[in-house]
Amino acid sequence: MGRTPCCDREAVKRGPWSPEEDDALRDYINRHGTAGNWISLPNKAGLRRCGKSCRLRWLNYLRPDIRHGAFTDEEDAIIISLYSKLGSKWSTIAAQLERRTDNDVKNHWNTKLKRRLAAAAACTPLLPLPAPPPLAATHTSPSSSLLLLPPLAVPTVKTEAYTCDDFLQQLPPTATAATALRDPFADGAATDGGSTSASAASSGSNWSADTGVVVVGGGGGGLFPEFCMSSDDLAGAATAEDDHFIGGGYYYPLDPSLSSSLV
DNA sequence: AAGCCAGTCAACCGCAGGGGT
DNA sequence: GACCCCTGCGGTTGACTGGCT
Repeated sequence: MGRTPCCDREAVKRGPWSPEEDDALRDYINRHGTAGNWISLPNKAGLRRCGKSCRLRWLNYLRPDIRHGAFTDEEDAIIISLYSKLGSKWSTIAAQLERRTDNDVKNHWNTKLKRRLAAAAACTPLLPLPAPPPLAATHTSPSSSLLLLPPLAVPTVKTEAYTCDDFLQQLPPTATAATALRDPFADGAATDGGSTSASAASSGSNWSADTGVVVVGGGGGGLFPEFCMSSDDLAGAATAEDDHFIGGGYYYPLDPSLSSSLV
């Protein structure tokens, strides 16, 4: 059995599109549309391309109503939140973002956001976190209702929320990513947390379960324990201000006596 | 200056599912 | 109901690029 190929692989060109091909495809679709048939479109447009390739090129790149370039913090937060709910439903997630393609969202997740989660996963809280109470919205950012993590029963310090990158940028000079991101369980050896975790493991700083703090926030409904920080790092970070307020952030001092000293 | 490596992103592949016959 | 065609989707690959050694 098996399916017949959608096009003759010998006869069609593959690989990157030339500007001429882009122009030919754009011109044809602008004049005729796709006529609901991508398979026959390449012939009509004079392109030696597979119909699927034409469709992909148009949908992911040439279409005028799509946006390329860096994702905003808010888009990141939405992606993380929706991924935690839906999994890899990229088309559904992309539909919630203005003018983004599923391919863009998928690439962004695989190249950036997934790494952040991997780094976070190597930073599991030392204290088991209690089940969160019902979601409590505490500010009016449009996407915040998806993202807010509710206060927990353990001693916490509520701060402004940061994205991972913003958070790291806000850290005091002595608190580099290497010292801020520690894996409490790793015994000095890096778990699979990407370069950040690896550098943390090699930095040799004395991350202590007694003084450490786990920071949770930025979306994902508990999915996303973002950082483990020393209390000194946290004290500096927690007082910083940030325009990119994307959701609630809660610090979980592993030593409850620290909570008062951190505010 | 050259080589290596990691990150990024465009593009391809194959499968699933819907619609038409 | 079975089959075929086509589109849409998600996973994966590979070319390219910039930074680092």
